[in-house]
Amino acid sequence: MERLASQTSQISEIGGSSPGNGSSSLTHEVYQRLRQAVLGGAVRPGQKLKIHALVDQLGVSQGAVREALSRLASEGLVTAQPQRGFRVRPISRAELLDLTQVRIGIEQQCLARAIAHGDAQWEAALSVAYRELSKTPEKTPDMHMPEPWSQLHSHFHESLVNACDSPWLLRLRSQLFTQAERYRRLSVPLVRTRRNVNAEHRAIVQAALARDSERACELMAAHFEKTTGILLKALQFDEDA
Amino acid sequence: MERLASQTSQISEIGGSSPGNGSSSLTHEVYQRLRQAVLGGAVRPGQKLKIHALVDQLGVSQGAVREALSRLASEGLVTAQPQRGFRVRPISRAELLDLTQVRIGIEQQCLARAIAHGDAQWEAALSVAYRELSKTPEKTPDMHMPEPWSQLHSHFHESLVNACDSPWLLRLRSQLFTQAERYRRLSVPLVRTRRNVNAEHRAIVQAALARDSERACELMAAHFEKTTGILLKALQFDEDA
DNA sequence: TTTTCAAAGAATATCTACTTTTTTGGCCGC
DNA sequence: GCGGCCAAAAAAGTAGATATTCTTTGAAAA
Repeated sequence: MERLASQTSQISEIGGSSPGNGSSSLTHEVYQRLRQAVLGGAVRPGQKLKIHALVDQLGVSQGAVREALSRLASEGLVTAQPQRGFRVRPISRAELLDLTQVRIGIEQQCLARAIAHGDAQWEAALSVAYRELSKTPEKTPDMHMPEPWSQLHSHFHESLVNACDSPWLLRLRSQLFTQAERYRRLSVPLVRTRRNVNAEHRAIVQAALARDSERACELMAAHFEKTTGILLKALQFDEDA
Repeated sequence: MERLASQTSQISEIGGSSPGNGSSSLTHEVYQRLRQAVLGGAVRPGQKLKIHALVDQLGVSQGAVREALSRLASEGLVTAQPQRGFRVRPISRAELLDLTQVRIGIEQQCLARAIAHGDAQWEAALSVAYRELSKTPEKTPDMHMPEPWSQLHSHFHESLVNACDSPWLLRLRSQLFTQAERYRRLSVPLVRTRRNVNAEHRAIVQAALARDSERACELMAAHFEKTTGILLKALQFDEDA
């Protein structure tokens, strides 16, 4: 019955790949690893995350795992029930709709302020980010979202609003973007539509560089709404997913 | 020289006040305790939070403290530097201004949606929350904000927007409200103006109950801006505070 | 005499292993 | 067939060991 029950198969050991590889603390390494697992769909929404199992898989001790999970919990990627452990945050049709709506509002504010305040350096960085993204394949042959594309996509949208002069708006934006990423990546293997995402991105960039705030905001809203529409069709919110 | 250096004096032991007092986990208890300390200004912004010291003061072990601090970190009340511990998040004039601006935007959206969707139960709860708050003294004789008032104030503003049908908007609102609470409580002992906060609250409630969304939003924005103006005067952002 | 560099020691954060308490699932008796 | 009791498992909590960072102290050179 429980073909997918084993959570052991998905997360590889952390090992001593390179001791001083930039990320200073081990806890942070674990945090990022688990974060990727949740975002990439390696663990299913609603699935229980057993601490001892994770300790074995990652080869680290409880403290590290527990702390990483705590951080993910207040980030909203996992839920914590006192005395009953952690589980991956469930997803739902209603949340996706809500999320999209709120995101559009926040991202539009960020974009408008970025366009108003952006300097030449912002323009340059944005152009680079777009070019890098457009050169990278969006899907692997096995219909999964490759990690590099995900990174570049995230970086692109960040570059777009980076010149926004409100740290708090950017922070909220980042939170919501992360949440949405889960839905995107969960649905990638299921989507078959022929959509030219690069063209949509390019149009937004052009409007932004032309300082046409209104048009850029409209295009971005449309971009998000189109994505959400596709996701709603792809993800069948009935039984477990 | 370092009159305020000792962080030991502010946070009392956690003790066995009442074993089954509702809060299930010990970590959660520590979390709330530290949260109150940060919000209430018992520890100064920028101050270092030494884990071992907290262990001694609270009478719990490292794991609990560490986990609580991690949660506070991703909540944005403390900052975490890898290998260099935690410190209370600094405050600044710029952040207060930014925070207020973003807050107003979010709270207005929440309020508008709450007014649009609120039912009789919402109205009743709001009225009760207002009445409770207005009956409670805002300041103690020693010019500090009493914990009960802070709780009721938080609950009042929550009741105001509780009927909002967007969980994510409410979540963002809650985050920002918490951040603002720090500034409010830090400045309370310094403020001497004679301000009728209850009257402002009452006006907002009346507009909300009359379903006058526009007016309610305006009043709330004015309410926040007035508070921020007072805080800016009270908090001198030069040396440490 | 003053300043700068360095090394040793203290303090502090991080990590691991162990113990206790709570939950959950199964089994026996009613 | 239902309810309470017992055992296994998992999470929370505790204590101790290790590694990193900061500070102080000492010496040498300017």
